[in-house]
Amino acid sequence: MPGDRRPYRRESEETRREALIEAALDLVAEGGAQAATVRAIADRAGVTPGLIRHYFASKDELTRAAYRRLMERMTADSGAALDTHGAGWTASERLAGFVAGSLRPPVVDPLRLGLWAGFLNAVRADAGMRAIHEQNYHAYRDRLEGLIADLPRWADAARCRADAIACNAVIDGLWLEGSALPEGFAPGELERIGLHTVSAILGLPLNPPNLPSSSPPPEGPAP
Amino acid sequence: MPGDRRPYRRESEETRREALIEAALDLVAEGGAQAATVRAIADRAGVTPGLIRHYFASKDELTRAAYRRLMERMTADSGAALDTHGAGWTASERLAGFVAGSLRPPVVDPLRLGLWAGFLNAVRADAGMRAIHEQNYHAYRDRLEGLIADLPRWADAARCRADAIACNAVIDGLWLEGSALPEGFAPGELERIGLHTVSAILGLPLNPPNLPSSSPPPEGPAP
DNA sequence: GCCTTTGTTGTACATTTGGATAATTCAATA
DNA sequence: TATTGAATTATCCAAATGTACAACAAAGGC
Repeated sequence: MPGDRRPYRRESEETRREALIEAALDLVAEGGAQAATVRAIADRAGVTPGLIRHYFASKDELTRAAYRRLMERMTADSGAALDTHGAGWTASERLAGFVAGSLRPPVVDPLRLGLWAGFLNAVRADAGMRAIHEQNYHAYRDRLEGLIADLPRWADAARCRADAIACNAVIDGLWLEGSALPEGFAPGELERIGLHTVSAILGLPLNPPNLPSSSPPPEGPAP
Repeated sequence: MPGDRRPYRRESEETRREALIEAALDLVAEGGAQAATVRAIADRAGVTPGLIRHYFASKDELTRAAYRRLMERMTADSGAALDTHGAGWTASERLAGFVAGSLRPPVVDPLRLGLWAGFLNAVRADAGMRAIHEQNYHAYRDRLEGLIADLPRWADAARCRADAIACNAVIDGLWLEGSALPEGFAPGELERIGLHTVSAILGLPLNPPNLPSSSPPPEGPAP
């Protein structure tokens, strides 16, 4: 039956690269690094294997692109609320928003954890992967340190750095916990624990900002 | 050259299983799950591939045995100081010893992290692996919760459980940080941050017990 | 000292799988 | 309509996978 040829469909380079990267990420998340074969990636992306090498010099290059995408997404998702609503927030609210954003979906997600674990060995083995990792990891921590430095309290640079390390560790730990045992925490519990603990580290009360979606403004009665 | 046959060496079942499990763990730690092939494991253990199936019904069973070993070791290593010197310690010292033990080598170790990541997907996919995981994970957290419940403070069971979850998360996070970036922390820094943060969560000062190896008794001047 | 038992070796098997690539087909654009 | 390059198909070749099995070597009972 030679008639079942895949319908020829022409797409932009942007779309194809996007689809391939997304397919690779999905597969690593679900089945680890060994699940992301060129055949599986092409299949998931809705193309044929040959096309991968048309857009990426090798499979390793696709892997690196996928990892870069993952890391960028982690930082971006954590600060998403800040970027959209944080203009008028106080420094304390901005930090709280960043912490809370790091501790709820989509950042906290079992698939993200699998993804992260699936890439871990490749990051250790491949120098290019390591470079991508370092760069994006520091971008996250620097952003956190900047938010801490803006707080209305007296603290020198060394203290800010130490606090950022501790807070980062707490956030990472809660992220790990929440992602590994999603049913182990009530909705919002992770964020509460995170904010409480960060408050304790900094010696400063930290209240989450009111998000438009989570709590409506008080002028209207509940329907 | 037919003379290079491996010298026949007969060992106890205990020794062989041990060697095979250890080899499997080493390989997963270094190169991820896909590096632990039957040939590589046999090679590392100093035997020939055929022997694996003499001691384990399948490769999966060896994998499960290796994962069980890893999990048991994590809890045991964390509480090693307690088990040897903790007899006369106060409840606060025992908790501090457990926290500190979880945040230094050999528990904190890049290879352990790689090991943990290498097993993550298998744990998600295989029901047997999942059972092993649950069992040992709860053993760790229950031990932590027990140490917290013994503290000289008033706290109901719910509070103890919540505190144990938060402390566990902090410990896991610092473990992750310290294992992923071993050069990012000064010696002992991780334990200090952990004790400080756990103290903040519990609202209780926590001092590390004097270990015979870490700080000598005060009767002798420093050489 | 033979003989059964069992740990151990070496190898072969059957299959799957890996990434890569050559040749071909098809749609869009000029 | 001619040209171009994205996309498909089929295949290559090698390497590696878990498993099975027959030959081999040492204990230990008798």
